[in-house]
Amino acid sequence: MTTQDQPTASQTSAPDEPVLRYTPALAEQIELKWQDIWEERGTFHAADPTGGTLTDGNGQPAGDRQPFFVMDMFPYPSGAGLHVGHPLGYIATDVTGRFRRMRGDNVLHALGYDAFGLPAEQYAVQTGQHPRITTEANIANMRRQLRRLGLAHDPRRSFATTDSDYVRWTQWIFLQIFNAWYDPEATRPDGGVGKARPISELIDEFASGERTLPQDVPGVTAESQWADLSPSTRRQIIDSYRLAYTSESPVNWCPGLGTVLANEEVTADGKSERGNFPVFTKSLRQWNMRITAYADRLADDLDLIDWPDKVVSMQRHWIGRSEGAEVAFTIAGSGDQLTVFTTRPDTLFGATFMVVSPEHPLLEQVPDVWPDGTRDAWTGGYETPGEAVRQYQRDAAAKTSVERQADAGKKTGVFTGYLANNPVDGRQIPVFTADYVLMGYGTGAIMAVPGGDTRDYEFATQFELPVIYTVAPPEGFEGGAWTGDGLVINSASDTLDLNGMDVVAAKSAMNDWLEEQGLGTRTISYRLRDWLFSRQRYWGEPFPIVYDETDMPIALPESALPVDLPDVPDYSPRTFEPDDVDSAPEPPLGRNEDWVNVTLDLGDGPRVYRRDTNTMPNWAGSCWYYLRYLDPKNGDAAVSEELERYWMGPKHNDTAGVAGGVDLYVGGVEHAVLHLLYARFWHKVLYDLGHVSSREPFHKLFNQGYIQAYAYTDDRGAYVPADEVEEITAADGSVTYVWQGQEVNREYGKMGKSLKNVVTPDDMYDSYGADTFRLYEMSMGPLDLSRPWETRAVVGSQRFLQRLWRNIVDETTGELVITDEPADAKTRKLLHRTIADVTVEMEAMRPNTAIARLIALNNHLTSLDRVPREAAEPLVLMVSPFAPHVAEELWERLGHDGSLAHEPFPGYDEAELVEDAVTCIFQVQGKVRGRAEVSPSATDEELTELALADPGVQRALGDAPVRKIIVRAPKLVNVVAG
RNA sequence: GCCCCCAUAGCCCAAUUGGCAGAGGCAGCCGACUUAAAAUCGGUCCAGUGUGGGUUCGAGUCCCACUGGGGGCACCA
Repeated sequence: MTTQDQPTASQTSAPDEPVLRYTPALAEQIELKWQDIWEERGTFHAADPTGGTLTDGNGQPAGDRQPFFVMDMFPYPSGAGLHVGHPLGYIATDVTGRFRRMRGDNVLHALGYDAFGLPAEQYAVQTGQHPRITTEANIANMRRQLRRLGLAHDPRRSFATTDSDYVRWTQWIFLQIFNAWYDPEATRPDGGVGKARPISELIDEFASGERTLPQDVPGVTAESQWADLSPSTRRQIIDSYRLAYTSESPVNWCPGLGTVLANEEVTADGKSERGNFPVFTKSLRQWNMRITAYADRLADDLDLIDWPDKVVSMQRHWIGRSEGAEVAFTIAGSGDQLTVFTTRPDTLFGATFMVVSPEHPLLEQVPDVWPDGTRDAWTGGYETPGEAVRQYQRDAAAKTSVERQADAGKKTGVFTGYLANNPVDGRQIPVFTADYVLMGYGTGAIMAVPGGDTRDYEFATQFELPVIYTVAPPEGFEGGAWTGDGLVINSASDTLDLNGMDVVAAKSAMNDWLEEQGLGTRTISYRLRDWLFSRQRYWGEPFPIVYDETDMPIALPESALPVDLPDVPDYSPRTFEPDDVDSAPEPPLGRNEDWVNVTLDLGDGPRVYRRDTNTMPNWAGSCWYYLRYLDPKNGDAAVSEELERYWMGPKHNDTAGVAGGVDLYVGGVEHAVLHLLYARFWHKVLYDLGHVSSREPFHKLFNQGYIQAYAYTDDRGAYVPADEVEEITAADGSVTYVWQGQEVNREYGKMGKSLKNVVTPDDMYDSYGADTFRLYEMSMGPLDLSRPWETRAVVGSQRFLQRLWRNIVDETTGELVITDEPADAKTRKLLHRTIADVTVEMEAMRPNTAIARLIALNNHLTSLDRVPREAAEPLVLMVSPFAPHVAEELWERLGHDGSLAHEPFPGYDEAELVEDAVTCIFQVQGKVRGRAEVSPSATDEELTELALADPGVQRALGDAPVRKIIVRAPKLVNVVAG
């Protein structure tokens, strides 16, 4: 560590250097000085509106300034520390926040820590320390690294998800969700239909008879009255409605991590997103969140927010809403119904067989013998349908996700022995079971139309099943399934004729017919599944839930919160061989019997209960942390309703819109369907229950790109230190990379210890200072683009700040070298032009182009004998969001008291933007042939005359007649020859 | 396999949305300062926009096809 008294003897400072040259050592002095001042003065304290408890640095409430809430995605306090890529987003939000503050907004910017979860726990396990100790040490280190960056955060609003006081409210929100149900008919304040309601209202409705009891719970009949039901049957009914519920169902079990995972945490190839371990399907009793109840709103409300198209489309895709119909087929013989979901009811006449998933309830019983007409290919070589189906079910169940992935596309299956009647024409068709049909989607059963669906076509080919086309393929069609548009064919019966219609019309006509006949209904299906919410790990929030002898969950009262993590003999998860299918989860919290068994008085006297030993996934803490920034110390509520409305409510400022939410949320795209979907879901539950006024948590989302880096390998493939590699340009322009005399290969990718290419913010502070580092990151390119880090290019940003410094301060004496004389006309015009351009670029979050303008202005000022104050002061103010420390220092030296953080951003005079003369270009056939300086107000006629008289134009025109003249005054005239 | 994004100078990137391809930075080269070097300052070189078509008076910008790179989804009926 360096201190202010002993500035880093930097490699660039020489003994005879002027004392006040803007060197890394001076930069560090300035930076540490202003960081202390900001902290002492509370410069970035965000004020509550009048009536709140938090004031600004002067002890004042917000007044009539517009609230602006800017936020970064919650960081994990990683044990590895930061590299230069991590702060990119933090600098971007800081720049935006500082800019908005200068534009007069009441800016709230804070940073907390997402400290629960697998990474923190794994780091603790590796180092053999309790996760709380390592987590707190990591947070302290990260705070230090970030403080040195000079971020304008309100430190009073920082916290970690692991703080007991925060855990308490995470658990409180869980209880809100647990104690709520989704009423699809209720009207919301925003006018929409469907909302979460307190579970007590459901009980009231059952008790009063207003709502009929569900019949699918054992012990409940059509005649049952609520009052007559046993307490445990009532609880069973109620529990089946809760938004947080336990269920025994197939889940993603990851032995390598020792925990179950949500669908969103499993990659397409059946591995855990974290750790890349195999994931198996296993039926276990687990907590779920009924996010599917919100599928429509999560999809629809994407229209209300300002997010990158990419993320919107990823969320839409993940929710996977598809409109279609459920159609009932009749099983021949028994007369039972087999309902399928289809998005193409128009192709019903082309259904030549059906497929049910191997887990489908229809298969609990199958016919004893193969029916007449059974082909050999269908039976799998078995004597009876029963044998064939059982064996197929066993094979399918034994498949891991990885194997399923590897087999995707291959069609396997077997005939079930059932025949069904196609409802449109009564034709008998065979029912197969095959694992390409998934139990979890639609009804777990499909009608197969090989003429119109590629998967069905493949299956039909393999099992010798007939193909009927119901949409006329185009000419030159080469066989297979035709999935495109066209006119309907082969689709008529006595009561229905779709022939000749297009697909859209046929769908609609078929749906109408099905509904008239009572054979089907229009339906919407979703890809989204409920959110698996429990983890068998130590480092997470315990569930505020206990169990009695019925094994049904009981919510702890709010007064029992927080439920803190107990000490356990060993907090490492019980993990297994990654491919150990037969293993089962073993939560570490179960290792503390004294904690698990607890005596409580929950209303009927002290009794012994068992605590839930699962913990919440780390997404829980990040689902609502933005709310806590608004009201970090509130002991009575997660967030006060007034503060939420002030900072996040609908139309809380000019850009908030009807949905409200955080004004700017910056983070990586990797959370597109995890954190961002879960947080939206929780927020909507809180909205329904009246705790928040905004419909969406994040109004504007911005995904910053990644800073990547080159890495170098020698001929054995081993990585060599990237900072020791030299780039050699040969005479022919070819480039080679050399390390210790040997040629090495260059790769491009992440920054990481194992790649030996890490550059840290600390390195940058030492060699250049925080301001230069910030400026460089912001000038590298557009914020949303990934790009390579290049340490040797950082010097460009340093030169800019040095020139700026020298334009204002004498390096030797420290005296001001500016003049109070007015600026010359050219300088003034450039200044106003720069202010205008920078304002536009800043508003559009294009720091790279804003900085380019600032450099251009500064370069111009460098060419003057003395820089006029008139230009120096606005320049310093404009630079301040990027390089706040040196800007503050210059501002002070320019004679101002106090921080420039709250100074108004410079304004410009429209009159100064008008140019005296512009260059008009003269084209012939679109090619430039001449030009002239003209007045900006020149008329079309004047310009035409000038153009036609131009020698270049005349030469290009030759003898050709002029057909047409296009004038875009005052910049362009294009003469078109005939 | 399907969908989305990107491609401009040796490198990172601009280009008022269809109107002179260059704002800024890095690197290179030349010069000034210096005993010398670094730093600094001044100057300068560098592409016709991945490829092929099309629309237009005019295309980096719009349309089509392709190539390369990045990302998402992947038996979702």
